[in-house]
Amino acid sequence: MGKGYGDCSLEVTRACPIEMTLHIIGGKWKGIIIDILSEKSVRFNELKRLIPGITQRMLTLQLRELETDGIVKRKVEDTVPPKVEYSLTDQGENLSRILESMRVWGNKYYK
Amino acid sequence: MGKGYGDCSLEVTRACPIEMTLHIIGGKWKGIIIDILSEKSVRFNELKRLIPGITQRMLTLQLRELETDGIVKRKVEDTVPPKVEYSLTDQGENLSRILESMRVWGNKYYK
DNA sequence: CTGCATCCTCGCCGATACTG
DNA sequence: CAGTATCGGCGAGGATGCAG
Repeated sequence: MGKGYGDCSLEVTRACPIEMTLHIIGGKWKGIIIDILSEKSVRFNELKRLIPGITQRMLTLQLRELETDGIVKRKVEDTVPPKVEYSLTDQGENLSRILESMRVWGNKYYK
Repeated sequence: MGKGYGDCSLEVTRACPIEMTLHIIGGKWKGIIIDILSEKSVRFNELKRLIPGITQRMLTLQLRELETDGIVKRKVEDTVPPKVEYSLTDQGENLSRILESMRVWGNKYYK
């Protein structure tokens, strides 16, 4: 008895944890976002500065998805100007270790 | 002195091993393909049978990409009818361990 | 500073038919 | 059995502008 893909029947993508995990970190900018947040909490604009090339729109969208998936926490200080700090949840921390192993693999892969 | 995303300058996607690894396993069917091949070598049609919903076109394309990226080996027996066996390279085997950790994480995540 | 609303492009992927 | 060829939809993501 293996992992039973035959049992996934119809919706393979939904049914299998691997596909689900891939979907969660699969967004174009999610890898780098999680990786940065694994080091420290970061504010929105600082995050934008740390990720050259990302647009405000995409940063917002990807953060919202990560928040919905329970990977990222959002802490709002209701001041003027507003101040929003993003950080990883516990699940996000665990996920970041997988990304770390991907970095190790990628570095070896690239010789 | 962290991991230095600030040093990625222009093309973040190309420069960072995490993004590269994500790109390699990011195809819609690559996760399940690698996962199946981590158990045993499989022929083309058997693979197609094991992945409900995939088309011949996509199976071919994804296998070609995985082959190009050095994840999958292709062994052709030049007989009639033809017989093609797919298996993982050593790099593919290492990569499959990361997928395994993603399965573990995904299962916990889903409770 | 931190967002949301629109519009538009581009390439991944699906459906289908054909081949050695 | 193991592919290739062609057509087309659809959605992720980019550019830009406005708002609290």
